[in-house]
Amino acid sequence: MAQQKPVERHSGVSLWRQIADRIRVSIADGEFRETGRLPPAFELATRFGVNRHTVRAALAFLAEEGLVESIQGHGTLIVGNRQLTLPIGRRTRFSAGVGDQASSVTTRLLHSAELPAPAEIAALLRIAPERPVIEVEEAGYVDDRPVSCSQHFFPADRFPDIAHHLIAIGSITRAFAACGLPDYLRASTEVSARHADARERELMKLSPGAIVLEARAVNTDLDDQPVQCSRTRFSADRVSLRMTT
Amino acid sequence: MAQQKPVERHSGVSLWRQIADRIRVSIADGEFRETGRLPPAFELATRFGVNRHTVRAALAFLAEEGLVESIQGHGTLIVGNRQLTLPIGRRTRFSAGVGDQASSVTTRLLHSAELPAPAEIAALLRIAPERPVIEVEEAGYVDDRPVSCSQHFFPADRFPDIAHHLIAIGSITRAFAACGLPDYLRASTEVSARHADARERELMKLSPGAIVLEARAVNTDLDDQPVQCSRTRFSADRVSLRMTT
DNA sequence: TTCAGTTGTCTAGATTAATAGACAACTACC
DNA sequence: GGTAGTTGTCTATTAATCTAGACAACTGAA
Repeated sequence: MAQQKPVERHSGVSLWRQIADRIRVSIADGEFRETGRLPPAFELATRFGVNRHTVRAALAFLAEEGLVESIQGHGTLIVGNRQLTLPIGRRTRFSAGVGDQASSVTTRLLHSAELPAPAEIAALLRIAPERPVIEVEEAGYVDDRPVSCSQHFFPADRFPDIAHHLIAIGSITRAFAACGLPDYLRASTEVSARHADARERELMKLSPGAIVLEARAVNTDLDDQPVQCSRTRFSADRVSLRMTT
Repeated sequence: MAQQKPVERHSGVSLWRQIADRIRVSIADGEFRETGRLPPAFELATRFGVNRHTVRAALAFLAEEGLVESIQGHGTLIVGNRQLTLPIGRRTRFSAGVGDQASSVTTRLLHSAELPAPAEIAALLRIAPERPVIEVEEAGYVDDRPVSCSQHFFPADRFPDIAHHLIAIGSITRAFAACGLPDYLRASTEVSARHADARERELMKLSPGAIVLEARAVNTDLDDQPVQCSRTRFSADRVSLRMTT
């Protein structure tokens, strides 16, 4: 942080919003780790070159997000944080990847359905268009904070029961195992970034204007046959991706 | 686009700004490819549920960016676009990766210097802290549109003259070759996303609030010895990254 | 030429965001 | 108990954003 970057006026983004965003990344960078709390509001106001009330609006917004908590007479405490790094390589697995960065890693199945494959999905899975695919939507949580939401497609001809296994077991890796596929590999991952849409914001409890990292991946079996393609959106505030080639 | 997603009020982001952002992604998605121009302003206004003047502010902003051009009495034409996909794998090269997606791919060297390695850089390059490194900053252009800016670090002990070669030749791959390194591999790439800072916006002509994809990479020689680490920021509107593992 | 369709400009008013200052309320520490 | 340091609340004012309506200016086609 510090006063070297003043806020931008007339940019279409309100000052309190810019300030909230910058404080959020400062917290993620560990800038206030020593004290565990933010500098007083009037000091932040002079740093950013705005009025104390404007800073207060930013802090109220961050408090709404659950990132900080203001206590009258005392200060503003940092209560939530954590930036995760998720490794992506040949053997990418969501829960294993987070590893020791967190104490609990869970996924929640939101929805599943069987439908004829859209052209794009069929091409990625290398099946004929309109052949049935199983679509599964799930959300990922780390220490009970939502960090991702994803959409998976499996060829229904090969894994007709994978949705039932997923519901029962909860893990894609183990659902594959239950379908007779003990191992699989990540063939490709395409990453882009954009603003979160309304549904993503709802699922991951993001604020308007938040950024998501979108990873489109294809997994194959050991014979290089596609077994799954998926589209996972990560909250960019909470996750970065590390590719190992 | 379409009216199913109304704009959000009191989100800290002005309505014209939200509308500009959404029209920008609609254009990138090819939504108006048939006509080559946007619907009339009053129609956009009803779609988004705002006043025509608000839409006009959004269009003026996009025109400032060079993405559209309004012609009185005629309509609003889409004049600039293109979303590139840059492959990232063992043999990632900037100019080769863009390949046939564009007719011209160039880089411009902005700055170079020799300095003692900061701790983080030294660790990535596996050299002793404070040993000299060559820092090079450059910008990447595709069809004369800026799409990236990057910072590269090379161990000065091994490649003392790489900056001179880079100035003379312009290509990192060929500068390495001139330093006696005919081939090198991408060891790791870490990708994150955030809002562009002031300098990135200036270099890539981005609007305030634009998103950048940041890729931190390490390249090694064939003996797995690091030869370069770099930090490249791509305009997320213009580039997506495709990892092949 | 006419006219429907579109963008450009102007004025006015309502709503929201930001500034300014004063003071109350609370905490921690002496 | 007192006090320095901090957040909470209130009022008032100014600036920016959004809405509303009217009409001018221009384009392309009938």
